[in-house]
Amino acid sequence: MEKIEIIQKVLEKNKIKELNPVQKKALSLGLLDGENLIVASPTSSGKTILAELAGLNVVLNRKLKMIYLAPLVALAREKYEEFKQKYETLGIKVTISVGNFDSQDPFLEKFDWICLSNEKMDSLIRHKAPWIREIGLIVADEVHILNDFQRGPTLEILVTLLKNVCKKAQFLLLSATIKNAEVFGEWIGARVLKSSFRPTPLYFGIFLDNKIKMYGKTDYILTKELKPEEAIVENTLLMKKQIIFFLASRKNAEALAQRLSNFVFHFLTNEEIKELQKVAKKIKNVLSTPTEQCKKLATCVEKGVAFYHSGLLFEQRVLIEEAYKKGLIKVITSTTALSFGVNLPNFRAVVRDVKRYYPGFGSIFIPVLEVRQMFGRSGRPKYDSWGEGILIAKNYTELKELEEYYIKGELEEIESQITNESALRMHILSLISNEFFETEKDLLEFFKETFLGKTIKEITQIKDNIEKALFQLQKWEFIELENTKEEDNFKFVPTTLGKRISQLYIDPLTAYFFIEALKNLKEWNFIAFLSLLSKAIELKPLPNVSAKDISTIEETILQNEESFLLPIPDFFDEEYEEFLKEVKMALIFKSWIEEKSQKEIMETFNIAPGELHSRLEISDWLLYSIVEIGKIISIEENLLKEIKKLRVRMQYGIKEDLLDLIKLEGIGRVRARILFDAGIKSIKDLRKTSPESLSKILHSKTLAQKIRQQLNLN
DNA sequence: CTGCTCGACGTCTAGACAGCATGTC
DNA sequence: CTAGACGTCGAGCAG
Repeated sequence: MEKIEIIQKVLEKNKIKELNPVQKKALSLGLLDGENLIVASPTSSGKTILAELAGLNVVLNRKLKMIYLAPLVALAREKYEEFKQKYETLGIKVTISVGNFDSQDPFLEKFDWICLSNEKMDSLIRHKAPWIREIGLIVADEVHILNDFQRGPTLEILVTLLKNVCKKAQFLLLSATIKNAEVFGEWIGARVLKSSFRPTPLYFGIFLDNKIKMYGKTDYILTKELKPEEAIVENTLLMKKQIIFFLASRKNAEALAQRLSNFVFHFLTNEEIKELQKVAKKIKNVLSTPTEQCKKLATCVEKGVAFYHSGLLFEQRVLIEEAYKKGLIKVITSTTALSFGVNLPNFRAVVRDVKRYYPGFGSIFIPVLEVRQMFGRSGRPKYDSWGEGILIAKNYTELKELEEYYIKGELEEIESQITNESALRMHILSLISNEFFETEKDLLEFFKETFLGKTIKEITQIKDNIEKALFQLQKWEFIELENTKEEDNFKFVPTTLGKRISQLYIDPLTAYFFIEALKNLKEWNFIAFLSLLSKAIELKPLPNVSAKDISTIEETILQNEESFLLPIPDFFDEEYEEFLKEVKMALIFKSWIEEKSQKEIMETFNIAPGELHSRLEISDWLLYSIVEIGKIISIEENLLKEIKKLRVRMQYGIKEDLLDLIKLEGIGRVRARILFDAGIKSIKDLRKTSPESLSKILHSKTLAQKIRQQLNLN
């Protein structure tokens, strides 16, 4: 297909008349001629269209695949839906594969456009997916995530690796506005397109006293008597707009939401109040017994305000997003949870807390990049003719400071985080396991090809870290040094264990803990085992231990002293504090599998529902990994069975006696307990129960019918 | 005596990726 | 080594 036809198709599918300046520039830089490109421009500057243009080109003209990589599952999903809806009619086969989604890997072979999370692609490489050779275009979105301490290294290694593996592939890196885009260009041999183009302009402002000083626009004068947040909200609502506040902690977000809700309330119409009450009810009843947090959120939502952070349950997040998009919820107070993730259209964003606590550093200014990112989503092309990002100053000195740093200041450079110890040992194990590299020299060569390699002068700077990782991996027996025939030539080979751990995608240190502990595992003890589980790096940071927890925890430690699977740190040791947290987490898990309600767990341990949920999800994967490791180091069969049983109990939050009933579709922790209490204790008992009494117990005919169908009783 | 405000003091601190095999209330 | 907002609780004060 001719270039002009491709462009026309894309314009048509996006219902636009012509390309914007960024897109035109990308074409002139050779987007459709297979040129590698790094595009650094603001959110909503139409970068997705670039992926579509190049994607059509590569599929139609070169008969190769496009992979679209995103740092977030939600983002990958969003693009998948978008691509599918637009291009499936053209015969392009679009799919997605992220984590627990339904596509199987060999199955991806048949698809043209594949949306993936960075980590999923990384894992596919580890599993040596054969279709990787068919990739003609690699689109990596939000590549500024390279700067992220925890998740940046994955992307960096991934891109470096893809560069080696997919020699014939075109690279298209998409990023927010960044200072050192040129280095990216140098890194992958790409042309650089930097632009500040936005379809709707974004204005910055700083609040002080009763005024919002705007830059490039007339100032706003606000009501004097009100507190800053209230004054800004009033001004926004009078303009019939919505607003998002960004705060440093969950607590702050919740506190502000509560305060503002009593203010926003007065601006609502009767119609809105009615609708909001419906939403609030849904939010409150996500769990069978609402926790305090659920109630708090519902009360705020009734009054047109919502707080938003990772402690919320997934359904609640979705409900808030929907209600905000409909214009029902007027104000959201959020942690950074919202600055990534879904695209929530918005008019005005206020970053109230520009300082944040970093352990070991205290409270420090957050990066300019991050503030701009939070501002970035403001100004919806279809609804607003501009967007606003606002900071709050307490006095004139602070105003000047904020202005200097965030408004006029330059963005930070993106820095490689690849030297991160945990990331390094994980990726080095992976590289060796896949036999990409055999010697330390090879490995160092590879690291020269990374983004880091392009930014530092001497690779020796990270040589120590690499050597340390290699040393640890050897010590833990995940890799071995093998002497080849030729003299002076040693190569690293993975052990069976090492290979499996790399595939399981867990931190080698976690795996090491597990292995050492499994060796000591003789008798089954829940607290001991669950404390071990909580030692996993993947579950960190763990919820804090508060004063009221201490006595329970210490009692637990005392009672199980003999049973712990790894040495208990000395009381005066630094690690002791961490150990307390691990035991606390174990106690939380134990409450869960003893069928305590989420409300009760939250009240006893002060842990948000969403937090428990995400820990359980990770634990499921860790428990699977423990079983897999256990198989390799051949631990006793009955212990393996206990772990498997625990995994199911953790999944559903049930006591052991419900393990049988839970196997049925439509039966969870609550219904299984209802049946059990009614005297139906097993599937065998179920067979003997009449359909009438079954439907009576479960208060549902259809459910009883569904269960009987599964037992072939009809 | 009650109810309110103010301030000292103690407490607490963001986010969310992956394996694998099937389905909650 | 570093901060700062929130919540609780008690003191002080007005009515």
